Amino acid sequence: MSNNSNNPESTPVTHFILNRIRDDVAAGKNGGNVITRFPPEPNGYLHIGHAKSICLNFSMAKEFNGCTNLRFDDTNPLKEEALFYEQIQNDVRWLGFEWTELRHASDYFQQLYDYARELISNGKAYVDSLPAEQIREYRGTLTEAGRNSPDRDRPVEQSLDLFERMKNGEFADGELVVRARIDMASGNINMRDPVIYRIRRAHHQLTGDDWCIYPMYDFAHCVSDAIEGITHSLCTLEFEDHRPLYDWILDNISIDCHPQQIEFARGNLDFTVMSKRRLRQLVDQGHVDGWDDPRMPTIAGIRRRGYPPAAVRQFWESVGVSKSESIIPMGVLENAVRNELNETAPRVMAVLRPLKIVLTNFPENETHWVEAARHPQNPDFGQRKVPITRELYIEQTDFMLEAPKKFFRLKPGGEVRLRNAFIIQCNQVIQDADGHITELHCSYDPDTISGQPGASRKVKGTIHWVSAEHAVNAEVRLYDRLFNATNPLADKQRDFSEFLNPNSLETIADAVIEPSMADANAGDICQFERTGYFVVDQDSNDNRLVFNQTVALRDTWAKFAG
RNA sequence: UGGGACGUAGCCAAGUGGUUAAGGCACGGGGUUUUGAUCCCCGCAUGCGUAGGUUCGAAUCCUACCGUCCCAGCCA
Repeated sequence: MSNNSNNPESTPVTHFILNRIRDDVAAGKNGGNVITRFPPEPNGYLHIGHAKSICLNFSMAKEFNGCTNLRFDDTNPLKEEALFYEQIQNDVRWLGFEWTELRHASDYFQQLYDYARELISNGKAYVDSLPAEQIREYRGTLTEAGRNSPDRDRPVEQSLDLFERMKNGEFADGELVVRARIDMASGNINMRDPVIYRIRRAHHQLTGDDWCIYPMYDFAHCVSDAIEGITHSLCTLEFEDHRPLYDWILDNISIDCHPQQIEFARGNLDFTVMSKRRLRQLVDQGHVDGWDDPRMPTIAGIRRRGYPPAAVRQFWESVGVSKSESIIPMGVLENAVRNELNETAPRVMAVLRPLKIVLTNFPENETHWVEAARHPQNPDFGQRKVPITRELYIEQTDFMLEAPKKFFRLKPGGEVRLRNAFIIQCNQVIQDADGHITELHCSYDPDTISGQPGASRKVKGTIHWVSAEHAVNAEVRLYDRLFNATNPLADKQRDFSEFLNPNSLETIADAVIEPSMADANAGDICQFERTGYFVVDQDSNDNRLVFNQTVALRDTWAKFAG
């Protein structure tokens, strides 16, 4: 739960960005409006880290009745692909947000070009013919000032002419660039005459071959923000050094809007990696089954894993927003998922690793149907009927030949309650020649069935079960963390892929589930009682049900049992 | 003496000079329970990176130091 959603007395969630925006609104800045944007580059799948930014941007605007644009930062056609435009929109919508306007930096190519001309006209930018390597050398180092390019004082008219000819395709890729004329001695390297336009003969996904020059991020981003009237431009910490440049550009062109850039820390999770580059590597090297592999921290992956969008929102809300770098335990996310699913997932009985039991005093060829609540705390979920017969399956882990004292499940001579049904006692253990337990002979107490006088009789344990005759076969995929190291990137000597967890996926081919789930559809989520939350995977078809484990139930017994 | 940031409990995080330093997760203890789940109670920093200083009073202000992160793409 979020800090204040249940308890109105507790302190409301707040953070420096909320405070800042609240102050701005109170002061009447920007006419009291709040307009934010989420600006992904269409060069990969969104991951849960992006979700933080999405939640932040949309929630800040919502808080003040403002609006949020989705803007594709598509200024580098070499790295971008058409399919990502669609995928990213799906992911944002899935998270539960709808943008006010869909924009693209490429919508503004003409305006961007015009503003660059303005900069040049005012002596604030120039066309440089230094090759890339030379520009790097002239830039200096972290501790030494850079040197002015020989072209820095090129006459304005000449730069203007060259820029136009760049646009017209008269020069080869890389032959010329446009640079802002700022300060080659600045301690901030971003201010050492940054390149703002380069020549690139690349087919753009949206503008096709209209342009052979493309603006750089530092130029395109702030101008795009200003064009859209963004009031608060929220971005991550690594752009802090770029803020002086962001402000410089807007101060030096004739645009009447100057958004405020505010930086916040990314949110990292332990036991995973969170960068498009590295996630792409996992996909390309076949370590996972694709961008939407349920082990991936991508939005597509966690969706397929069964994480509800509300849980992701709640997670980021509970984590908060600050400027200190952090690594959040995966358990916090999982807790948010359990929290949400506990409220929304109907309960069902499924046995992952079946052990057959025979109720010796139960009539043969007879089926009793027991009423079972779909949710123990919420009657609105209704009831379902579950068949019970003489032969059942229970979980192998729910029986022990030699059980420790605190083992509340089945053991020889012991009693246990069958969930939603009656109490049984284990009378005989059948083993094969190798000593493997093949089945259990038990007797049931008819007096303890719901509605009977002995129904309230207490036994220590309750276990789940599935009627052998009615069992629906299912494949179940269990997941563990993708990496063995809390931070797979910590060891700079080794590639992060060396820390992959070889056991991150375990497939159980022959689990059994109660018949009420026989017609489940991909995306359906339920709780396998006493086990965890599971979602029907898209690999399911009419002949085969496949479940992905979303997250296991909290298991305090496992801590004792090891 | 490159520049920019950040250090509050095991992990996040509020707090911006004034009683006993919010809250969540984790952890420990108890209660309810036909899920060892959920739910409910209780506990959990004489302490805010360190050392000085200002002040009647400091996590909050000042100074110095220590530690961590980011920046030298014609990437975003």
